[in-house]
Amino acid sequence: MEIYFYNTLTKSKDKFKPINPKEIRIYSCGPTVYKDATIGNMRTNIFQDVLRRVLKYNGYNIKHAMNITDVGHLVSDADEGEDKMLKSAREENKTPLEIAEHYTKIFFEDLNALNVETPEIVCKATEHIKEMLEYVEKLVNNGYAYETSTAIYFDISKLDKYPILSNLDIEKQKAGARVDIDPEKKNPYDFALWIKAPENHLMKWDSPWGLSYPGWHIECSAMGQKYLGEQFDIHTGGIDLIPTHHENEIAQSKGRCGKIPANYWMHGEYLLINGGKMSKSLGNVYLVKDIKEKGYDPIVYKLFSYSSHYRNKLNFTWEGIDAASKSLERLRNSYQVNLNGKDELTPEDKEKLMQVEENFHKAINDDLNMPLAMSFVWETARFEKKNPEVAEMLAKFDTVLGIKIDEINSKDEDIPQEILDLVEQRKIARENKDWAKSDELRDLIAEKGYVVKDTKDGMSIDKK
RNA sequence: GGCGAUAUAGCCAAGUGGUAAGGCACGAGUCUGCAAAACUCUGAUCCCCGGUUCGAAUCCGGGUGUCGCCUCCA
Repeated sequence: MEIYFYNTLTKSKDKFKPINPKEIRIYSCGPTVYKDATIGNMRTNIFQDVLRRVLKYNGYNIKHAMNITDVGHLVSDADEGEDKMLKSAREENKTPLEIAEHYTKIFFEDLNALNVETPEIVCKATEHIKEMLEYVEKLVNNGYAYETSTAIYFDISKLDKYPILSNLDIEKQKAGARVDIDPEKKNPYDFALWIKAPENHLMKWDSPWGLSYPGWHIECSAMGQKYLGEQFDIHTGGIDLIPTHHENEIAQSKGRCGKIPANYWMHGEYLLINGGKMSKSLGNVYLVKDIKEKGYDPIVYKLFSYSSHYRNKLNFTWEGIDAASKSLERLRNSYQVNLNGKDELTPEDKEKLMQVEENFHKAINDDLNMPLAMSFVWETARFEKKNPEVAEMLAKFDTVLGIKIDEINSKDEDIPQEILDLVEQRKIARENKDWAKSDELRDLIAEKGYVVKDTKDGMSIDKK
C-alpha cells in the first residue's frame, strides 16, 4: 500500500519513495541533555516512534539515528552566550559530563515508560568531534566558511537560496532583527560552525583554530552523514527546528556536497498547555514523571497524543489525560475479553475485520493519521463477536500504537494483607446477604485507598 | 511590523465538493441486593457575511476570534 508523508521541503503531502526499499534511513534530532525532557519533547518522540512503527507495519526495515546533544547548543542563537550544557553544569554544580549522563539516563527511562522504541543508532555529539571538525574543514575548503576573531562562520550568501524550509524573507527580517549584529559576520544570518573557546571554557578541543568547540548545527550534519550517508530518506524533529537548525543543516550539507541531506522532512507540532505554549523558558512544563505521580500509566499520555494529528497542535489538559486513561483501560479490557471470547466468526465477520484492517492501514499510511486510525481500532475493540481473532487484530494494530494492549488492567499483586482480610470479611457478609455490613466494609476499604468491585468472576480489588 | 496556522457537538478531535468518523463526559437502558465495571442506545449542518456550484464544513473574497513563528525551545 502506498504511503504519503507531508514534506516540509515541498509543503505538500508526497508519496513516499524510498531511496533503497530494503532499508529506510531516518535521522531524528534528539534531546539536548541539559534539563529534563518535557512531555512536549515526548510528543515529538512519540510521533517519531509512530513513524518507525508505520514503516515497519508496511514491511520496511529501518535504520534510524538519533543524536544526543551534549555540547555546542548555546543559550542564544546569536552565537553568543553560554553553552546550555555548561550553564546547567554551573547551576547544578556538576561537570558537563555528569549533567549529560544524568539527563540522558532520564530521557531513555521516559522513552521506555512510553514504550517508544530506541533508534538503531544513538550518537553523542562529544563522541564525534573528529567528524565535525572534518566537516567544517571541508566547508572552509569549499569556500562556504570563513574565520573571524571568535568563530568559523558559514557564509549563507554562497548558497543559491538560503531559507528553503521556512518562508522567512531574510531581507525583510534584517530591519527588525533583535539580535545584535556581529560586525565581523558577512551576513546577519551567517551562523557559527565552530567557536573559539574563551580561556576558562570547560568543553573544548584542539582544532586548526586552536582550542574550540562545535556550533549547534554541525553535529547533526556530521553524524547524519557518518551513519546514514550524504542523502537519506527522512529527517524529523520538532516544528521549531525548521527555521534555524534544519535550515542550517541543509545549508551545511549543500556546502559540503551540494545535496539536501534528506528527501522528506517531517516536523511534529507543539503540545500546548491549557491553550498556550509550553516552554522551558516560560516554566510551565510537565514531565513524564508528573504524569506518573498523578497515578497514570505514562502510556496514557501516548494514547492521548493520538487524539490529534501530529501536524496539529494538541492541547494538554488533565481532563484529556483522564479521557485517555479511560480509553486505554477499555481497549485493554476488550483485548482480554476477545482473547477468551467463544463467539464463532462467520466468513462475513472475517470479511468485515479485513476491511477494518485495510481502513486502519490506509489511515496510518496517510501521513500518520492516528486520530482516524483510532476510530478503526475502536471499531475492532467493539466488534460484536468476541473471538481470539479479534484480539489478534488488536495486537496487530498495537504494533503501531505501542500501547501494550495485551497488558492486564488491574494488578492486585501489591494489595496489603489488611485489605485482603477486609475483602474476605465482606465476602462472608455478602454470602449471608448482610448488605449493610457489606457496604460498611466497602466504605472502610475505600477509606484505605482501595476500590472493591463485584464482578461475575468474583471480586476485583484496585488501588484508587 | 513581517510570515503562518487554526476556528467542527459540553470537552478532545477526524473529515478538503455530494447531505458530518472516533474518544471522553452527560442522559437512558441491560446487568447487580446496591454500587462500580462492562455492554447498548442517544446528541452537532461545521465562527460570521457574501460568492462560485445542481450541490460546500470542504473552493473563492471579506470580517472576527484564538494560537504560533520571526530570540533559546520538541
